[in-house]
Amino acid sequence: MLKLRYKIWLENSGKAFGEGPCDMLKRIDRLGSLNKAAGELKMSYSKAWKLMNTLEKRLGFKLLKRDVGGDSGGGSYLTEEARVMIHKYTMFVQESDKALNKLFKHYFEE
Amino acid sequence: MLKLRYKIWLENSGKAFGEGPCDMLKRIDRLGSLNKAAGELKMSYSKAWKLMNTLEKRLGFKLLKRDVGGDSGGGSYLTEEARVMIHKYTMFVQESDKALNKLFKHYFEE
DNA sequence: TTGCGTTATACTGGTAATAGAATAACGAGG
DNA sequence: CCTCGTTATTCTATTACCAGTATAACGCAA
Repeated sequence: MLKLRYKIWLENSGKAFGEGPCDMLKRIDRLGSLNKAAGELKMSYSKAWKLMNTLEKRLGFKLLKRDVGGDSGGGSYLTEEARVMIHKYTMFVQESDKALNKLFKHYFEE
Repeated sequence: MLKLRYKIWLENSGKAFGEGPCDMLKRIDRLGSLNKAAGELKMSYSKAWKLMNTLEKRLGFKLLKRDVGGDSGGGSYLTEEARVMIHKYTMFVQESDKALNKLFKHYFEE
């Protein structure tokens, strides 16, 4: 059977935010570490690091507060702007999903 | 400034229909030739041919009526089902675009 | 029977994305 | 001053995808 598929993301000179980054940020928030978040997703640290850098550059603001060295080695934590972004994006995608599925049903399943 | 981007397509064991194929079909209809349509898009004939084959397999019905050989060499023409598909998809995407942009505006531009 | 423009199909080479390896730097604490 | 776990950064290999090339088949018309 034919299924609806879609991807929604935000751009500014390239991909600036989407589903994947959103998930990654939530994990960083929970674990307090970019390295550990990458591990959970079986993604290499360098890839995750590059991703975060690119997003911050494109969004124009910092997503992470990063601590290098120290007691625990360091860690990464969400900025307030990151939290706002996650919230907005989540709501937006949730409602978009509803709208698209309704339209899909109308055009292809009736 | 942050922009909304999205892709919408239909799947059945892989991509079955989307923006690109829809455009390709319209060109075939106008030109009466898969070869010429590929040429317009600067796409190799073999790529276009493979694309059409894959789509037909995944959709479960024929998009093209193909004539090999003969006076003009042959040609490709849309099936009735292809026309219906183009119409449905076009309407669907048009309305989806409206819905998504409205939501985007609400969440990111107000 | 030859020529032409199309569809049909296999094969091969290039390349762009990306994944990971390797290494440096950092800073608190023992 | 040494350790430890993190962030920071570069570099290379690979590999999956894709794109074109080449070739065959076809059928009408001259």
